[in-house]
Amino acid sequence: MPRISKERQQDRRNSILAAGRMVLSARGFNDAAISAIAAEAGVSDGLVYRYFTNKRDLLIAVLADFYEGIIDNLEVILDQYDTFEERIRAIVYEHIARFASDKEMCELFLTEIRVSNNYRETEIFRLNRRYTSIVVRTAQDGLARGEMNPAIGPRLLRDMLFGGIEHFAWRHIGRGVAIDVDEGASKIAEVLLHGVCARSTPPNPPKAHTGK
Amino acid sequence: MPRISKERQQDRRNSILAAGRMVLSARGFNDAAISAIAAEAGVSDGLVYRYFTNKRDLLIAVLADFYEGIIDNLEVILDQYDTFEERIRAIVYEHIARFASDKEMCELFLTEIRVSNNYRETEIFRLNRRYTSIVVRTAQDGLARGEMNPAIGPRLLRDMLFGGIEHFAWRHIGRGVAIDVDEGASKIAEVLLHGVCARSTPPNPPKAHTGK
Amino acid sequence: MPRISKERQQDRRNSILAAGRMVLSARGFNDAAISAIAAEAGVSDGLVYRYFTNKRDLLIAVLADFYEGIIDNLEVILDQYDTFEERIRAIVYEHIARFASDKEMCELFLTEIRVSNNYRETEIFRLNRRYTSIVVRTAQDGLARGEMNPAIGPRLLRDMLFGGIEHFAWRHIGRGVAIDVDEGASKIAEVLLHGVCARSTPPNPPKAHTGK
Amino acid sequence: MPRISKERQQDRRNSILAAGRMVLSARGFNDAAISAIAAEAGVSDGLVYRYFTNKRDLLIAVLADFYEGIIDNLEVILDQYDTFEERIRAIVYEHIARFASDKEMCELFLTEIRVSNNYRETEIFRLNRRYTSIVVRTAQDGLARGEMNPAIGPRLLRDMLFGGIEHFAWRHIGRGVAIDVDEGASKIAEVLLHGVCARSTPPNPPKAHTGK
DNA sequence: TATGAATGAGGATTCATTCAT
DNA sequence: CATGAATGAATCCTCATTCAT
Repeated sequence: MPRISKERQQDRRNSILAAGRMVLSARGFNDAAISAIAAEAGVSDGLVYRYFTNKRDLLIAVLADFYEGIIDNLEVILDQYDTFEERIRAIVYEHIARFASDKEMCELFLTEIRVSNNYRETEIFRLNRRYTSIVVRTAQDGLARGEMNPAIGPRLLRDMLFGGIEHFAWRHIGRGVAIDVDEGASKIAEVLLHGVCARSTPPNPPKAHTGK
Repeated sequence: MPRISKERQQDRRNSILAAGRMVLSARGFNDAAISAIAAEAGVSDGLVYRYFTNKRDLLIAVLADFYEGIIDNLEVILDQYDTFEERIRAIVYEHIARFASDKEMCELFLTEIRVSNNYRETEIFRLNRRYTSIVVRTAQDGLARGEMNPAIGPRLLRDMLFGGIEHFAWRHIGRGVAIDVDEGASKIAEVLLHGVCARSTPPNPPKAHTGK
Repeated sequence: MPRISKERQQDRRNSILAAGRMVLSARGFNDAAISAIAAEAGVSDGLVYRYFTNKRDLLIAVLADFYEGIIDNLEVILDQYDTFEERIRAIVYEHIARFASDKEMCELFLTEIRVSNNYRETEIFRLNRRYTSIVVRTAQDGLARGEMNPAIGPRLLRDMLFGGIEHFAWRHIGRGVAIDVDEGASKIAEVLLHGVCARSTPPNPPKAHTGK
Repeated sequence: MPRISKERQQDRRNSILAAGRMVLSARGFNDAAISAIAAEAGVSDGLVYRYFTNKRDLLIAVLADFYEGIIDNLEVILDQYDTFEERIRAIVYEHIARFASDKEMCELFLTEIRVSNNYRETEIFRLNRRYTSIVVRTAQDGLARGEMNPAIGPRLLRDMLFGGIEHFAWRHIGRGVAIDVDEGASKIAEVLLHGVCARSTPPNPPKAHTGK
């Protein structure tokens, strides 16, 4: 029979998680000291190790927490759209917005996790799969509806979408320039959907997806 | 009056550079010890610091060396093509091939340099600009020739091209799966040029760019 | 008024003691975690501290428990013999057998307790005295009966007996080689009783003491 | 071409070795901090690791240094004696003297090295073999000369000699009582050579070996 | 010029022990 | 009585960089 309630334990864990997110974001994995995280959370160094196996495990928990939030968010949003094009526009918009709002989490993922040797055995890998598979499913749906070119596989669309946004966003982030999410999303979606070549007859005026 | 000739100095520098590339590629920045690089080059630890300010400076020099090679190469190749589409196909092909052949250099750039705070003050930043500006110029040329959609800026094409390839290539690299450069390049170029939407009239059979 | 009966308390204490013996034997003092002992005993960490002052106190209790058993055993056995020589042979036999059967307890005593600064203030010191004093009394008896050389004090016999056996046994233990208790005891007793010099007239055929 | 002479390097190594011996003696292996040893030697922490692989390697070097000294010493002394009995007396005397003069080194060996799992792969194991093999050779010589009882193997003599002395000496050391080396050696040798049984005809008055 | 010996900062992790509940 | 969450001290080792020679 535990001396402290489950709620209290969750509080502790959440404190450490929040402190971890803050310090890891600010300093990066190597320069974030456990003692700094513990101090930020208002607990002892040792307690961090009651809730997390080691420093890397804490990093993974921090990112997993982040990922779970954005996956749920994206799924809810996608439910509001039907056509392939609308959905792609929505995903692009949301993903850029994510980079804009959570630069450091994205950076942590790109520089610490995705590079690591055992990334593919990681919970983050599975969460990333869930996240990116939203695009894959959207693509499969688009293929079924005849709205997507069957010569392009769903996975290539996924790579182009996430890779393109990553590059686009990184450039702004690196310069400390705010991203114009609306415009960026609109143009990137345009490229993904119709390419960069000049088009004789622009079919419809591109309907921008806006965040609300 | 220098005790050793300029040529000898260049030799020394090149030895260290080559050793640095080898060890940094194999071990990554953090795990590559200066002493290991010096040993590989057959010089003392101290001498490394006569030719390079510090470890990071050496990393930058190694990557600069790499970049210079691939920029020249890409420029030579591009001269062989005239149309916007052909050029884009060629760039995509070459860039994927680069990932396939120099995985570690790409990784070093992505994980160590591009992320760093002072990346934009770096020689690598300038070289990366030169490299990616090839795409920008190609795009500008395409616009002038009316072959590219003016609604898409050259820089967005650049981001989509490099970001998409990076994601595509990383996936293969991470899994240790060899990249099918021909097929990957063909499809990625297709997305960039014409998008993923179903097309009523496939304009021309896509002419694959092959490496030779 | 205690909430749990004396019997229950004894049970608890004995559980912890048994778990302590098991874990300390298997891991050694430093590598035996209190939490592991508590888990093995099926109690909480904190409860260990209700029955024992600290980890070292538990170690001492475990060894005391062990010592009490072997002292009783040795005294019972000695009662079956009358002559000095027979008794020495019996003690040697039993002590070697003890090393063979309880290697880890012996090791714990030799490496953790006997070395410690406050060994002589320890209960183990008193128990060890009781155990080794069996030899001293046997020697005094032998002197009284004229069967032992008066130039050799009882305590020196004690040192030679226990020290010699310890070295002999350790060698086997360290190599993981089973001890031939019968042969070892016979020879060690022979050296103690008659020395290693060549003897002109072997007095009697040495009567080996065997375990039953 | 080294910047500092071999002699200087030896000095450094010897400083660290001496400091290691001092601190390890005083504190024991676990409580001796590398930083304390480095400070005692007047060098930086890091330099310790240029001369010794790790803390345990330093411990082993300290003990090896000690062992080499006493082996040479014992061999020189033994050359002065011819008969089996004289030699055994000399070895006993010297070994007790060693315990008396270098209690901590003996303790370090007994409590840190001999107990360790990989003792038998250690340089100390080989040195200990060399040291104790002096007794074995002396015994073999005694057997050849007909001065030792062939029923007692050389190795048993060795165990009884070193084990008996260890116990005898430890008792005095533990109590902080100075050992009477002359008397202890004389009596221990007597037991080893002729046993503890009453002898009808003491052959010769035992000639005590005295230290000079 | 070249050497390589010397420096020294920096941090994750364990676990005996306590004490609020 | 019993729990088990919380504490926090304590340390080995690496390696980029310097500088006396």
